[in-house]
Amino acid sequence: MSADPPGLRERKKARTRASIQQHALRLFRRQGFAATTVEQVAAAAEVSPSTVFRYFPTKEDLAVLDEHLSLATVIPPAFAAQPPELTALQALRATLRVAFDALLPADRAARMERDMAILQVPQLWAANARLVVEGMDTLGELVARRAGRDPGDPAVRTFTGAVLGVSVRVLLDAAADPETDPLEALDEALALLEAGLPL
Amino acid sequence: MSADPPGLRERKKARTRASIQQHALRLFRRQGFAATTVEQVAAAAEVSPSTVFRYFPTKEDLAVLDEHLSLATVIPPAFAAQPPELTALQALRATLRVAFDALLPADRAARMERDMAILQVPQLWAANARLVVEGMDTLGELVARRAGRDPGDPAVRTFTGAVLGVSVRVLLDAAADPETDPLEALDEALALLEAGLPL
Amino acid sequence: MSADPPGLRERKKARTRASIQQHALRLFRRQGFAATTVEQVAAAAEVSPSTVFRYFPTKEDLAVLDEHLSLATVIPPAFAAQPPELTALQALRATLRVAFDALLPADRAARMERDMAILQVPQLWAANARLVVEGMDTLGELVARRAGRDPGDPAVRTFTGAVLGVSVRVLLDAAADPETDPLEALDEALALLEAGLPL
Amino acid sequence: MSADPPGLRERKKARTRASIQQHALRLFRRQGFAATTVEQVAAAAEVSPSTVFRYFPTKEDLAVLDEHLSLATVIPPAFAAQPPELTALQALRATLRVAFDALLPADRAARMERDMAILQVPQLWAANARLVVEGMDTLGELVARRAGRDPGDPAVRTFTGAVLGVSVRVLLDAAADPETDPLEALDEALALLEAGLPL
DNA sequence: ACATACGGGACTCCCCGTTAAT
DNA sequence: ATTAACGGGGAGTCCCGTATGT
Repeated sequence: MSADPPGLRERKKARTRASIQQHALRLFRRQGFAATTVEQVAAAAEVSPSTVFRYFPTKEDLAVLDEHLSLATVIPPAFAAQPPELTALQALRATLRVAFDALLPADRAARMERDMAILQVPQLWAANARLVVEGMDTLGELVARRAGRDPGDPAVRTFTGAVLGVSVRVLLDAAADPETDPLEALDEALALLEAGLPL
Repeated sequence: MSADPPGLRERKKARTRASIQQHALRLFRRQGFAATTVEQVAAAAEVSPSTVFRYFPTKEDLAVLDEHLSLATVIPPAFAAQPPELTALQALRATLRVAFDALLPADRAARMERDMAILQVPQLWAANARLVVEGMDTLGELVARRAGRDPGDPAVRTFTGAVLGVSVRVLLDAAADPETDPLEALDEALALLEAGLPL
Repeated sequence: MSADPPGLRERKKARTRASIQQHALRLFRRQGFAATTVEQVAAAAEVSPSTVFRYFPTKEDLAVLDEHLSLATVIPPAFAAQPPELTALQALRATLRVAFDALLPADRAARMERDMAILQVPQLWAANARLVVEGMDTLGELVARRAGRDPGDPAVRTFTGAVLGVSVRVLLDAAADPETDPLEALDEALALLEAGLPL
Repeated sequence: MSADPPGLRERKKARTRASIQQHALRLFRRQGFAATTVEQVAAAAEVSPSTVFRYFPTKEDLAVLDEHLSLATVIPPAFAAQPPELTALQALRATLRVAFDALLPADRAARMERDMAILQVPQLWAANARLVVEGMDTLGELVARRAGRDPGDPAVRTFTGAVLGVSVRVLLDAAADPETDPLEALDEALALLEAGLPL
């Protein structure tokens, strides 16, 4: 746990890795996943194809957001800290506000950019399926603990499914219309969920 | 172009096609998409690889549920026929009951089997992304018309996103636990949505 | 054994194969074996690298002269047909004259060209080691039978070793000096062997 | 630059170098050249791969017998010292006896072991091609000077070619049959050469 | 002196489009 | 008209050899 001086070399590796992934996602979004070759990604990142494979075992892994964890470390405590009189959806909305405010604006933009790239290319969903499921499970556990329910309770599982579905829908819509603030739109959508989708 | 007697030859082609797809989905679920070769699918279906490609232009197309349309032709009129005093979610629940009851039990099982195969292999989601989006859009239009809203209205889009997310979640859970009746679980989940996800 | 019309396709394959090999040997001789990439060979032969590997499993196999057999089918009967009063070396010299006269001049030049390419690149010797050993063994058996000796007899093995060593030496020298007639030089060298290498 | 006390450090380096090469040749003979990785050689010699490359610039160099020179320094004077009434082959046979007797038995066995390893793996011939050619040229010059001929004289070149071919053949045979004394077999073979390969 | 990152080439496997032969 | 052979090309693995730390 002595991460103090990450070592000059480690930093270079991290930068190389991030660079490769950025170029990859940019190309994937522009040309599509299948139409992009690893060679192109390598050329764009100014490394050799070997190096790409050294950092990402398969082409699909170029689209896996392993550092997504940063959010995963912020959300649980923030959610648990919400006052108990809030409903689960209210607590979640408050948590999201806190979590995103905690991110530096630069990070926030970069993350959004990256997530959008993946959301818009169906081929890349599969690569992150595990992460999404884990995220849902984590959320499910938080909600279950808060409500004194079992994580397998249909109400809990419906909750997480609905939240995920709504999030995807809203973020995709926001990506299509650059004037929308994704965060705000998501908050509004969760409010609608709370109201029982009145239509 | 008369659809009445589909012709002996047409039927055989349809059967071959269905057989290939069934074997493909079975293998995909068992071994994964990437780990399954077209040659294996051909061998399992007892045809030549060339034939597989004659029925399905690409390997991915083996996972595309084009006939899913059958449901698409049943749902819209059934939904439109629901009494106006029902909420959108109530109408949807009623519609689903009607639509599935209209299917022959054999068809119902086969379809469920097939859909599950795809749902459980993330790699195959992408292949059906277009279908899902179209399905959501269709549902959105139906709901919008019923409620006198615009299809782009946030409430409508949140509705379809939530319904899809909940459906996926419930069906995956049902697949893991064979004792669950997927239809009943879905109905229950939609009821929870209607109640505003009380937790 | 119905090789009459070898089929249009077979011929094309044979031509492709020969073309690839010719280009490969040319490049090997010009740039060396290691310095030549399969990609270059493919480009020179105007096919894709995949195709090169389809015809030749490994890069080394590009240098294996499998059709060398043609000579192998001519020499044994010709050698056996030599009058018994000749010594083994005399019989061999006569056989070589007959065998090479039987080749079309064009074939002869092409073969010589090809063999020289290999002889001049040490890296390629290994690829043909098996062929050479088999050739020596065949010659040894012919000589042994003719002389009523065992193929394992030291005299027989010394004979084949000397003939091979002398052949390589002479052909390499002939390659360096284009004015020399390789056949004639070889004949002269074998005569010297017969004379006990008088020096 | 005094060769007297080679220095403790020098000796250790020499031992490391020899150890690496021995392990390499052993592995090459057992598994083949291509199938043996530098990593395996390093592991066998209990050093790191980096160290292997510090002693031997390329993998092929592991098979180059640079110290073979020791023989090269012994043979020329011994050959020149043979009485002039001997034929070249007689002089050579006498020289070989002297040269090998001059080697310590331990060295002799080690050298034989090493040479055999190379002789039995065609892939390694190429690595030593230069040495062999140089050896032949040296022998050719010695013979030419002795006989008052030109080194390019066909008789001289045939001589060296035959001697090399016979040597290779005999040593390979001897390697296959451990009961044979390679030296004796070689002497016998050279005698047969002198007799004009009577068969 | 060892470890590590990197470039790059050989090689295999497979998808899939084209072409030809039955 | 179906099937099979052929071909292109990209993914991915392995390893050599170099260059850079440490």
